[in-house]
Amino acid sequence: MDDVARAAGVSKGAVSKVVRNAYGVSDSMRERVEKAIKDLGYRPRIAAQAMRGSSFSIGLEIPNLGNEFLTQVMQGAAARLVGTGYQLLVAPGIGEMRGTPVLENLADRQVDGLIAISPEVTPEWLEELALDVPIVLVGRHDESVNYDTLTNDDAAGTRLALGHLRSLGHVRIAHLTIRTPLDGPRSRPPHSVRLEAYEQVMAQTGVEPRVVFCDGAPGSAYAAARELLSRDPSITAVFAGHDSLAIEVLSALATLGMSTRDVSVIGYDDIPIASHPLVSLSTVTQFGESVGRTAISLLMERITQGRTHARHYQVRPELRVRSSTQPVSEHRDAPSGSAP
Amino acid sequence: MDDVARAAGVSKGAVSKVVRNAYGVSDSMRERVEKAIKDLGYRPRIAAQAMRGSSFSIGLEIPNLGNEFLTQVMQGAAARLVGTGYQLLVAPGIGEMRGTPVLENLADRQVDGLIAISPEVTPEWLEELALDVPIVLVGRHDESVNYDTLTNDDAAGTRLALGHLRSLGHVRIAHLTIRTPLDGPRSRPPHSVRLEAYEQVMAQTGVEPRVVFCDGAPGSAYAAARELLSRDPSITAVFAGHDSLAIEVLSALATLGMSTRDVSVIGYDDIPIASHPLVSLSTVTQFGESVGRTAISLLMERITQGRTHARHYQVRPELRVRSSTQPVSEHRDAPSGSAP
DNA sequence: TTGAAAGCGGTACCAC
DNA sequence: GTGGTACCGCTTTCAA
Repeated sequence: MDDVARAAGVSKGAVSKVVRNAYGVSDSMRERVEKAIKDLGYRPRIAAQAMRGSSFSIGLEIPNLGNEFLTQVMQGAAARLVGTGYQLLVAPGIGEMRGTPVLENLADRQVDGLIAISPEVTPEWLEELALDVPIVLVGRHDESVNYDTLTNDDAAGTRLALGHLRSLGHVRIAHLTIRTPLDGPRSRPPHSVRLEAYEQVMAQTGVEPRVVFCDGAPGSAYAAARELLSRDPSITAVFAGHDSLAIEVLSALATLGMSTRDVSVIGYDDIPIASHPLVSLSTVTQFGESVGRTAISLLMERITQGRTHARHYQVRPELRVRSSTQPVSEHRDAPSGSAP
Repeated sequence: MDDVARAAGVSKGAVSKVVRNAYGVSDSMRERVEKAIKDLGYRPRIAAQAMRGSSFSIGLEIPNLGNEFLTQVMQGAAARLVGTGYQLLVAPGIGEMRGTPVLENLADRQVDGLIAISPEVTPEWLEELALDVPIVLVGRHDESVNYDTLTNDDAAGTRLALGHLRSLGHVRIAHLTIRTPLDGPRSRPPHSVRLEAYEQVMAQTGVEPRVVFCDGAPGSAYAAARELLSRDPSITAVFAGHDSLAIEVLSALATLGMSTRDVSVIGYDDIPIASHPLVSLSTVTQFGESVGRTAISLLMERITQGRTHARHYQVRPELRVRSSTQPVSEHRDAPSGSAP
């Protein structure tokens, strides 16, 4: 920057102003400085900028790169940031490096805003961190005061999925889900909300709920589904906690020589492959790209407009009916009359 | 840091040494300082560190988040970095913000190393940037001098795929690929190499090559495949430039009321969904996770061991046979005798 | 409007 | 081994 100042015959401060096109620079000076910048190929060091002001970066902590729903969120966030001058910095969590340390790491880099997706970080810790940097938490229904939350109405989505199955005559519907950490009354993980809504619906129909847990690792849903399907043939439909699990249920069906004509499957998220004709997975969409975009917008409200009160934004999910959900087949247990 | 120094009754410099566990600190001092750090919850600012030394970050520029092969590369890179103290910072390209500006952006953030995947950045520009920061370019076969390249043997992979199809009796094999920018003799994009290898194989068999281009956007391969399949029924197999394209070919087949018993399909990359029983896509794997891991290793050689000469690392691809490739069916044109 | 100078939070070299 | 101090490259008063 000194070089530029010397070349343009002005002071460092002036160059700084031109770079940030701040107030109080004459046209003639701006012109000279810009020429010098171009001639010398000068680029400001963001590290140095960050020490005094902004780093013009938004951190996105993502617990699992393999999750295609999260990929959609990333894409939405990246798209929303185009033209704002901010750069999206994605920090993937992996192994022991996930949740807290990753967010801390991003905060140490002086990002101007943080999108957290990790289910494994406590609300208390997040409140603390949110004192330093604007945060929006995606997915979990927290009653936060210092950070924003961005969720979808998981209970409504679940009712959409189950209502659809019931309209096809399904009664004995199993729920395949993952265990979620940190479940509390004021901090509810999405899968916990879905599970509860499932149990409520089943209670209303007077049918015993059938819940199967897996750990979410690749193959774990497959194994759980195989066990469920072979052990409990009265099940006519499976509501999977999200699409990746549902996809593995489809695998299990296929390798058991069955199809969705035998057992219907519905997922959650509407990941891209769900709409492929060979998969054709019915699901509930929560508009991942739009979630990513909204997350950035919420952050920007705090960064540029200085909002400080928490917002809790909720997306309305929608049903996507495809061919993995079919009317309950004739030879199965008939639906037990009309349910209340 | 001043606060820590005061609390521990030592100098700033001492604290700095403890933080980086550098040479020349007595145990008693280290103990006091560490206690003070813990008590005050001190965390060093990476921006400040970056100004004098290292930012302990590796930048990964990725042109397309939707590409699952690249997702695997990301995962491998993230996994390799666990425990090294370096953080992976992924900068996704999108819209006009891709290639050059994204890499520049990362470089401005003083990353210690850069993984570039973008096909759209010129070798000359990369050579220039590589003077400032260690770079490994993934995918493209550049004859670089300042940066490393990490590729797979695309010609061999193509021969694997085509050899497999020919062994099943296929002769009229089409190639669906994407147009690649910046094709030059000393900077060959993977798809250009695959295309050339395809043409060579076809020339050897004396069959007219049938190449179809699409732009790689979602749905473009589907449209191209539909057109190809309906216009040219003599085609018995399609070699797709990568798995995402192949998946769309499968879509096209399905919506045309056909299956892989009619037309075989083979892809490249072995993305996760390829092994799903409902998809079961034959393909060529280039071990994406391992590519990511190796990219980091190459970078680390430069960062910690100071290597300066370029390395050009090549992965040996392998065939993955699944059910999307079938023997050419009876009622189709019979294979024209034994090929040389 | 412009320039000079004081930091920001670290690192590294230097005497002690 | 330890503490003092001069930077790093930028932003931001504050005078001129």
